[in-house]
Amino acid sequence: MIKDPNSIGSVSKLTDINIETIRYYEKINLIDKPSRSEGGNRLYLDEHIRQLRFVKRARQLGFSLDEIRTLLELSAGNSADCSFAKNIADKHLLDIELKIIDLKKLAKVLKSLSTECEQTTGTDCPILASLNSFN
Amino acid sequence: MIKDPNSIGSVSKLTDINIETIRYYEKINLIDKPSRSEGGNRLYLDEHIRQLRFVKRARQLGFSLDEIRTLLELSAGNSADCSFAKNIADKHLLDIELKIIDLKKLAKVLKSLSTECEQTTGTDCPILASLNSFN
DNA sequence: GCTAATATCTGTAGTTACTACAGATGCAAG
DNA sequence: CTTGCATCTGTAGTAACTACAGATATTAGC
Repeated sequence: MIKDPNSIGSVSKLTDINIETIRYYEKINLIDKPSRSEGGNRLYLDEHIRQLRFVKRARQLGFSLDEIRTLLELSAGNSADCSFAKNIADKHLLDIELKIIDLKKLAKVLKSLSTECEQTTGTDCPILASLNSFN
Repeated sequence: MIKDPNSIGSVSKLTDINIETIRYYEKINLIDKPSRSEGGNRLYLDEHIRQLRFVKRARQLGFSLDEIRTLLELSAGNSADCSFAKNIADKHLLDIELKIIDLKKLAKVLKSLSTECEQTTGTDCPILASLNSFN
């Protein structure tokens, strides 16, 4: 059961990324194309694994694949200046902060509707009523 | 320039929902099918407009189209009991609250990386370094 | 009534980030 | 050398739309 450490299966385990997802990342040119065995199976090197881990961590931070593509390019270059990366991160941070504000508003409305619901004994559901009203 | 008040265009303006979106909602059986003119153009009644406004408001509250389908059915029925609607709303609320927690964590990490970036004079970008690290 | 302009029609493809097959090979262990 | 797991390619599905293209319908103005 000792497996080639460079097969897609072992890379999948090492990076905890789905095999299909790894192939997908290759297809959209997010990561470098690996070489192939005689039979056509993919053979991965350490650099591929680094790239995949990079992608995974960036995804966990909520970056889009397009943003990650740029970040990966930056990480391959040797520029010490990180203003590009910072720009991407700051824009992403702003998005997230806006989304938080938005979700908090939603939560507030939903919570109050839910509470109203509990206190209602009448014939109208406050939730449905609210959805039918023009606020 | 006086338009038929029931054409899809005027309904689109009344509800502030895209024409394509209205047709899409019909296609997935979210709203009732309107009748047609002799030539085949859609003709909407007040009930359709109510449904569309209902959908819009529910979308603004973040409900999925599947959830909205159920809520719409509930709103069409005459049940005074709103426990079904409350259930859907509560589940949705929980989702939102979890998402907020998640996003706050992300924002925290991103903010600290961005700050690190500003204070860095060295050769390594803290953002790229972090994306390349395990943990 | 006729024409030109605008509105609407259907159907398909694109978006994001994957996941889930099917059917055909590759490869490794015994 | 066979058996069985691993991998291959290619396509379709997910959510909630949006954006066409090319064909008709309708309306406004004359």
